[in-house]
Amino acid sequence: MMQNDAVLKSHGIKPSLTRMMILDYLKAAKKHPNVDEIYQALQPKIPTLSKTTVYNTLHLFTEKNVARAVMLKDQENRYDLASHPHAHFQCVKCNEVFDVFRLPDVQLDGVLPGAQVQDVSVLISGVCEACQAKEGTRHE
Amino acid sequence: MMQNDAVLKSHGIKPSLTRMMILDYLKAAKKHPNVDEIYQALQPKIPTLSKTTVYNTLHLFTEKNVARAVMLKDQENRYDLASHPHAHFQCVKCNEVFDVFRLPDVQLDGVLPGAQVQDVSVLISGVCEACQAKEGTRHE
DNA sequence: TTTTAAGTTGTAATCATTACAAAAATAGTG
DNA sequence: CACTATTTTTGTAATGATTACAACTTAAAA
Ligand SMILES: [Mn+2]
Ligand SMILES: [Mn+2]
Ligand SMILES: [Zn+2]
Ligand SMILES: [Zn+2]
Repeated sequence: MMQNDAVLKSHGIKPSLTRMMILDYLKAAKKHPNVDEIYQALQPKIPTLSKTTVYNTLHLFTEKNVARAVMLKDQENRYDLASHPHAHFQCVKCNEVFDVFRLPDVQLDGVLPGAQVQDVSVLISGVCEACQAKEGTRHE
Repeated sequence: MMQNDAVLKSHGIKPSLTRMMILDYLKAAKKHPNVDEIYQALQPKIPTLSKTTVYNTLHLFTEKNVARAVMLKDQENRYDLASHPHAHFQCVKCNEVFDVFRLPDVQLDGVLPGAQVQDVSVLISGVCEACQAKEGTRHE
């Protein structure tokens, strides 16, 4: 796998230590961390870390297509590596977010004549398997 | 077309004057107003209107499936009638939001085994026709 | 070194949303 | 009608994520 500094350089980002560690965290995180989670996780390792830097870095990553903001019903932004585009499923009961790698087939032909499509984001909501099980037992 | 009070009653909402006027505004608005736009528009007609009431009403509408929150890259919620489900296109240049009524065909079969899908929201981003024209002339 | 730019930090401000309790309006009961 | 309970609306204060901004630090350039 490509090293973090190479990833950043290939996107035109100077690979500072802080930026590489944030990229590292995004790679390792299974979930979709918000700014505060990233800050809390890295602050012990980078004692001088500022939350503003986390914001700055994520804005930079998003602009340079290293990461992307995942928009959910939460009021805070969550982040995701931009490497493999995919959809998201959010459970309305437990609020957990699942990646949907088997991308739904979105047919865009003629959907908006004249528009130049850059990106399609799909958010599916419903009840996850675990929460259905809980609901099921409760009423039997 | 169904009257506002009938619409609200059919969704289990008591049709107060304020609620009907907010529903009215949502019906008339071509765009996707945020809370403040709704408040500013109705405050002259309802001098005692409180922004909290707008929030309360939109929450109620959303819960009872009269309206739905449209999640965009903006940091504020925008609202939409829930009557005809559709996708949205937001221009990255001018930020304008367009309805996409010719729904993209989203194939969900086997996308998340076990999950019970309730809703799919699709947000397309790109450059609208008007902004492409502007860009084109600028560089010729 | 000296100078310039890039990266990082801390604090204050902004702004949408929520919490909450009081006030007003409405509905129900006798 | 009078009385009470419930619903609806209001105003203000708190919350919390994000941004603005200027200072500080580090790295690069000259
Ligand atoms: Mn994801
Ligand atoms: Mn719409
Ligand atoms: Zn769940
Ligand atoms: Zn545009």
